[in-house]
Amino acid sequence: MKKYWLMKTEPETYSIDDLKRDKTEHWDGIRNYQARNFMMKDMKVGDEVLFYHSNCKVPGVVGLARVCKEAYPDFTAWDLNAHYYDPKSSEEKPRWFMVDVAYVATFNEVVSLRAMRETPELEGMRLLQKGNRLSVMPVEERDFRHICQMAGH
DNA sequence: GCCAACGTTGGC
DNA sequence: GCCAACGTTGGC
Repeated sequence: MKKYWLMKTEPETYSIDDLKRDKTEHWDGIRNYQARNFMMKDMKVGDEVLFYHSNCKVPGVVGLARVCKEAYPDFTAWDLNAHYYDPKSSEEKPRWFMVDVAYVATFNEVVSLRAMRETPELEGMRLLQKGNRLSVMPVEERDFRHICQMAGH
């Protein structure tokens, strides 16, 4: 069964416009076990993704993407010069994994974190829970649909 | 730029 | 295995 996710990115690093330009991209740099496990164990081709901009002026969901390749080793962990280099990961024993995502759509307007917090229907969403720092997390189908609706999609 | 909330590391 | 110290995330 199709599942729904939210993936965070800092737009200064990689934005929805970048994904639109690239069409597909590998989601490297996840260095958190919980987030990795979601990608490794649960993400399937065709799963839908809320594309979230964090650490920016108006944090929120800015568009949609789709999983187009299931988990495989994140080779940037082996690259000495990469920002997310991790000496504990190797080709023989990869520690980190990533999926590929494909661009689907850009919302006409950002569904801001603020707006989501003010929406009673979204209460209980993992994203909105206090202290949540996960950059890859599951989303309930009803919440996914509600957010699409807020965006006019 | 501040800082709260987490996650990770490493000494013991 | 505990836990203090440190690093990171990310909203504000």
